[in-house]
Amino acid sequence: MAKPITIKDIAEKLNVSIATVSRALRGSSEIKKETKMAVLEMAKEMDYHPNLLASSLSSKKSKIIGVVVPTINRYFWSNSISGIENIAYKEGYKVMIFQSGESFNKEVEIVETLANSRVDGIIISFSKETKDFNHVHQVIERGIPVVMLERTCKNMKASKVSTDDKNGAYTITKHLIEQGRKNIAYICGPLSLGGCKDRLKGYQEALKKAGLPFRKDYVVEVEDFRFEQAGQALEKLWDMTVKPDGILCFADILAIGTIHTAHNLGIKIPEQLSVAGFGDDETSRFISPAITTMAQPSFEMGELAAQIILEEIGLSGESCQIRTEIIKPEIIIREST
Amino acid sequence: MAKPITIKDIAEKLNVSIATVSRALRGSSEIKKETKMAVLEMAKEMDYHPNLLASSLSSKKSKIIGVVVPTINRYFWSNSISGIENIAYKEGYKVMIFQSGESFNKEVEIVETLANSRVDGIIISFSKETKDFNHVHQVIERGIPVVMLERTCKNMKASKVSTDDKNGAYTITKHLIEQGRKNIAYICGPLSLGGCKDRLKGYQEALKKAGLPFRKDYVVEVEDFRFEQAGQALEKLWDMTVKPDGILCFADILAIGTIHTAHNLGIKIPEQLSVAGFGDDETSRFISPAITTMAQPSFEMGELAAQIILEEIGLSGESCQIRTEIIKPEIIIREST
DNA sequence: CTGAAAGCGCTTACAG
DNA sequence: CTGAAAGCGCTTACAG
Repeated sequence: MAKPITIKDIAEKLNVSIATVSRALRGSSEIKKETKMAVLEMAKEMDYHPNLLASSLSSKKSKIIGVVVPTINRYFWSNSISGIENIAYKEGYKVMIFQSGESFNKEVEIVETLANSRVDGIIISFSKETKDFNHVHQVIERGIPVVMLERTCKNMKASKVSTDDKNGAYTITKHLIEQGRKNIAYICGPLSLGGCKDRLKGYQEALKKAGLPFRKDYVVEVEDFRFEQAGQALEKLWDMTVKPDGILCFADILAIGTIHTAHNLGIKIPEQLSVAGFGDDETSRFISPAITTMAQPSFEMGELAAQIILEEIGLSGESCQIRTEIIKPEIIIREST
Repeated sequence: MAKPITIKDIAEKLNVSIATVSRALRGSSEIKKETKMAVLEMAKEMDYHPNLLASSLSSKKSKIIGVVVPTINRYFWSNSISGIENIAYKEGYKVMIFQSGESFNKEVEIVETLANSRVDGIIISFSKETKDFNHVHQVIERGIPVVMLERTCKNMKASKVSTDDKNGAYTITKHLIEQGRKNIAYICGPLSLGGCKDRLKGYQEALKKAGLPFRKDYVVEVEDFRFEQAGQALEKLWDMTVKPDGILCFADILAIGTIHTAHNLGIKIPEQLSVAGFGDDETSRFISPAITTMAQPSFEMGELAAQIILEEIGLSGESCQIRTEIIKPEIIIREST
């Protein structure tokens, strides 16, 4: 492997200065057309490849947006990342994706790496373990724009894009009630997650408005968002003296798990039990019964987050207005309710 | 946002040289313990954060592995990425994830960016559009180790980790035959993808061995790996005079789509039609009927790819033996066959 | 064990 | 429009 070609090599061949080469390569306006052509041609001939590290180091711009999500393994996140990329690539930005694996320590490490790699901005969705937000606070202090996506926090000087959880949960709970359900349970993730708590509120509000009692033992928290866990939650609920006749799941993946276990227990859906999800999982449409869900526009949410961070990068710190975008999910009624 | 602290600032405060600070920070052996402690303490006090760009530029190591996959939105890939991360993080490497979106142009662009960002190695899974492999060839020439994962190509001086497609397809087709199926169809992606072609071979071989005829019109190619497309493929098959009684799907996602459409068409599974998948999708276990599949150990495949690239990075070009790892998938028999 | 100095490969005012 | 020069923030032989 030969030593890589640098602008110095090109400059020498062409008998011009490296400044000229640099300007030609970046399409600077202050350069003669012929010189530019000559440089470009020579660069191609010599198989030149710019060193982005050097370029970012001196220009103090990386044209990279860092994204950190709990996992890329779920539709909501992979799809919002596609939305982010869609906007970013159009503007000539690259997107670096990292997953925290729901680990606080890893999240801190990633954010630190991202900041130290001088990315131009960071879009973050917190891990479920994250209670302390000092790491992003610091990054913001260091002048790097941050946008919080979906899993946000309070009192941060950063824009956020998230779902209208309370309203969404209210709407879908109301739907279950309108289907004649009286004993509606709620299977969710850790209530320490803001989203889980907010949806709980909406759920409670809908019950209250309909004059239905709120039963604390109808709220089952699961540790992880996995099929199995929803199944266990259902088994627990099904052991109770008054079995639920409707279940609101925090995420589609939990609804799928619930339905699967319901099958095994011989529970008829939706006759005996209505099951509703929340999310934006394509899969929920293709299993049977197809799942009623509050669809979150994850792609568009990603796009919005990208737009905001691009704006903030453009302003480079000055007067940057913090935006809070609460996105309404949309109810999609299918066979499971 | 204040100007970031550099090693120069620390050096001045401590009245030592920047070389000393640098050595202390990186835990070099040739430094006095007290000096090191003093530097570390001061760094903390001044809230110092290293500039990774500068560090990589001068050390010519980035401690970053670039990964490019067609999409992160499918279980096989997101899970193999988790495997890659699992190994990489242990060795102090970060993983930068990029998706090509099955676009050749984007893939080329990403590979170029990765190389220009001087990542230490690249793990790549080709897009379905990729027929020309010059971009990775170039990267290898530039001295950057590349490992191909799952979607590989021939005649490349790079290690590869992929599935034993032919054998896997043979095994599962044989299983369908043993279930008494005589008219087995194959729904796959573009046959230009090596994997699709190799599984076709295994499928054909199993038919042949059982004395069953191969019908070309039983092979349906779909454009994208999406639920809908499998449904359309099934409809096409179901229009034929001799309807299939078994279907092998190239991917679990296609099997899910097939089963969904079968429901709509009133086809009983597995009585009328056996459906088998191929992949490693958790979901296939949780829909009903649960899907029989050839499970690929995606996580372990990612781990292996990471191990290989780490080795090659360690050898830094010299005498690097090219490895070809063909991983056997495992048949998991469930309700759909 | 520590420092002075060169270098990594670019960018960007400043002159001309 | 072009060049000389300083600088981005580190690392690393080379001396001592």
